[in-house]
Amino acid sequence: MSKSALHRGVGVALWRQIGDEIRRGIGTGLADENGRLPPEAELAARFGVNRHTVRAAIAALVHEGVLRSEQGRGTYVRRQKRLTYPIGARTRFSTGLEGQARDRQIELLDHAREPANATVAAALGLEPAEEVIRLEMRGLADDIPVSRSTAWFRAAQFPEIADYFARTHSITQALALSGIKDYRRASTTIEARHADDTDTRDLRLSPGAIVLVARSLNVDSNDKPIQYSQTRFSADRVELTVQG
Amino acid sequence: MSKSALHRGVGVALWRQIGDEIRRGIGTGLADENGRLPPEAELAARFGVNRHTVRAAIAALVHEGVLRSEQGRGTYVRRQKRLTYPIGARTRFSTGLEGQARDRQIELLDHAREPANATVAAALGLEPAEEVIRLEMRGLADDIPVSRSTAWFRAAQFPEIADYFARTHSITQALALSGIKDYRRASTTIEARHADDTDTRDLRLSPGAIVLVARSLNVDSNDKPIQYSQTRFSADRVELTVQG
DNA sequence: TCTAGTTGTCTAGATCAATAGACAAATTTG
DNA sequence: CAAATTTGTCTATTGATCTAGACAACTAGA
Repeated sequence: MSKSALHRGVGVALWRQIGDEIRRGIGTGLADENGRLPPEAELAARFGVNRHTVRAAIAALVHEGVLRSEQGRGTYVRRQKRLTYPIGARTRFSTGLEGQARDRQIELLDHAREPANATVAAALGLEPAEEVIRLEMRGLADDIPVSRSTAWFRAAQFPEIADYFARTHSITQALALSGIKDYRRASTTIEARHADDTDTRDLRLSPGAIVLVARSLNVDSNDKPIQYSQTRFSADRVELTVQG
Repeated sequence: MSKSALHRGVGVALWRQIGDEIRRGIGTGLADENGRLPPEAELAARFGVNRHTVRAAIAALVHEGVLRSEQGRGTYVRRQKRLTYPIGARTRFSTGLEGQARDRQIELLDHAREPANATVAAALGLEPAEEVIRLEMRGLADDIPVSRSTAWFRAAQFPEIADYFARTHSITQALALSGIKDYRRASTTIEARHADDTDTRDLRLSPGAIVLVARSLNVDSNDKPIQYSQTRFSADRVELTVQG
């Protein structure tokens, strides 16, 4: 059925070629109507390799979040549809994804207090090199990384923001603990580019994958900037919708 | 300078990634004005790998015919320009490439006497399953494979064609020994496709390379078909020109 | 001729890739 | 419950890939 054969000895591992073939085959009849793949033994026979080699390919796709294996049952395509991430003045990460994933969470990877660079200072309306708090976060849906974001806050105004976020795992609640009752998204710009090394690591992407980059500014009820952030999404797993 | 970094642990060997990078870098300033590449040690430092890994990449490109290494001097880009192969009523492989390569030759890889398939029988105007002589040949220019061709002749008319060709390494002379004083190319069709496994082996191509396929019919001075052949060229090394 | 620079060859060890086989663990079906 | 199916884990072996270091062979230039 598949025209392309595997190439040995050309510097591309068989498990990688098989993984690419499976990823391509999803949507073109490789999986059945329930999203179930043929058993490993059958795939191994079809590709003419050992079952362990197929398992290596599947393991890579499971790690990427494309497949899900269940012992005794089979291997399934994980999510046919992308997450739809709404972008609007009053949307929050926590509320926007309701119903699209069973389990959602934001991890705090790192945080620091440091002088603002030119871009951040301009966005937040700070003096040059005024101190900011920087948070490095990662969003997961059903344990698959979907976003990787960096957020900056004016240090003088939000000295405890990192602690608050670590405690609540929510920007909205961390801001509330800092005395911000309400805020809105003033602007968002969106671009797309190839994943760099940081992206492939943090979002578990393959080299060559595409990421969406959203830069947004949140302001308080007096339109004063309080948060500037840059978020990278896996374009395979997420689509953005801008709300009027 | 180079934006793309190497990716480890993704199922693509480093030597392969480096080889692709070098092939791409040719023409964009990687080689100097004499076509000389930076020394292996410098490339190794630039890519952040061991010198042996760079050597593996270069060895693959030398085998492909893209590069040429000279001990003590350096590594050079082999041929910036493609061979131009003329296609016309009276052109011969031996005469067409004059001056474009120092050394030209045609190897006889295999030959057989067998019943003609439908395509060959139709082209040569034979009875169904009439016997033909099939020759498998490879053309080299400066020791780089540039073409791989299969030719069919009516066995009853040219029983000794394989011997004659093996002796003379020339279709024109083999036909002359068979009593054909003159012949011309009646028609040629050209198509392009991706290299299959046979092509990558015989023409020393990378998987994914492109081949040009030319099918042509030679007829004698009475317009009677005498030879049908199919030739595959490496699209990286050859271009075809059709002469009015 | 001597020296510096460059490619070629060899040895050795560490890790990755692929094969092979056996059996455990979980699920579904009869 | 029993059997069949399927994924998970383990051991072992072979070859490919990558690193490291040393030195030979060849070329070009001082």
